[in-house]
Amino acid sequence: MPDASALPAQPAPAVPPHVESVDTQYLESLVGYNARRAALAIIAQFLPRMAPYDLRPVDFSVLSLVAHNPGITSRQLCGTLNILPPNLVGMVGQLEKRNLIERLPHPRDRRAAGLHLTPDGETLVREAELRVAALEEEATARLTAAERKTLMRLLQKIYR
Amino acid sequence: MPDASALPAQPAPAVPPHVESVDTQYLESLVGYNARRAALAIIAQFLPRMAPYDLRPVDFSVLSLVAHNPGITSRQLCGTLNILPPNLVGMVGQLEKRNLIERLPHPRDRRAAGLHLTPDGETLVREAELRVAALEEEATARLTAAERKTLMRLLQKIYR
DNA sequence: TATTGTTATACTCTATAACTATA
DNA sequence: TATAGTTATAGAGTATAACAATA
Repeated sequence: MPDASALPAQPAPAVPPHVESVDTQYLESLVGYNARRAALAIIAQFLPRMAPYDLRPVDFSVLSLVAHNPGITSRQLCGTLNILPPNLVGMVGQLEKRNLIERLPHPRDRRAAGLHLTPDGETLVREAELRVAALEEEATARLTAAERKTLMRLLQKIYR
Repeated sequence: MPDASALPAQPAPAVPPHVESVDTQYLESLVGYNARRAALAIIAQFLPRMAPYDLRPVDFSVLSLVAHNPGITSRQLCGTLNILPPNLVGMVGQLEKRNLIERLPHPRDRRAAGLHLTPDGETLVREAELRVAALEEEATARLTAAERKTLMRLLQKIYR
């Protein structure tokens, strides 16, 4: 009986192989990879659409939270959006300079300030949220309404 | 008949309101917000788990693509992972220094180099992919297998 | 003339340490 | 003693311009 292990191994190719089309099957089997790619795809659509308002995703989130939570503090914004306090200071400062939000004294804690939209801020948030609704529609155009709802439910099962 | 418009408006509260618990309903109705939060949650679990291997998410993606596509070029990696060429140079250089990948001449294009795993790289990718499988399991623990599959299908409908 | 890979560099994002005023 | 907000600063991530070698 011939000893297979004594046979010469398949000779290494003299020429190293090259890749015709990249196989991404493995990465695309990972939830983390897919979530990140989808998030970046939506942000890429967000940026040009919201550029006329000079709002980055984080600015929009902050303004929107202030709109729906009048009197929210910087600390609460940080906790909700997972932003570190030193990194929020500049954002709030800029939004205040642009006359979109104002700081009022906190009724219970003199260390804190409650954030509120100005009339200009109200107007801008209203327009921005309309644009975002259109963007969401476009970004999820290949999903049915039911799929869109399912998608958000499943994503929230991961991070909430 | 009394003229309602002549009545004094509801007086503005003397004390500005404060927020007991933050209302995030609106943001959580946006696919972009949910996808980003889920992606960041998974990355936060990735970092400590892969720290022993000194691999960031992007390093893992690069190594994994080289593993499954022997001979892939830097240009192909950039296109697949949406990385700009100048930002890939350092990563590939580091992985080569760590003796995880090597560059072989490309059989068809003398400008390019084909990337291949070294034996050390093969070993590390095998272990890293096992860890990532465990991480995926943990991160999606509240999803059924069917939900996990659905989630990835829906995410791919957004970015592919 | 276009593309691969590279260098240099600027800009943005994220993180840590330390301080003040108030709780 | 702990917390809200702030300053300064370091590090990581992302972007553009320009170049050499090859297609």
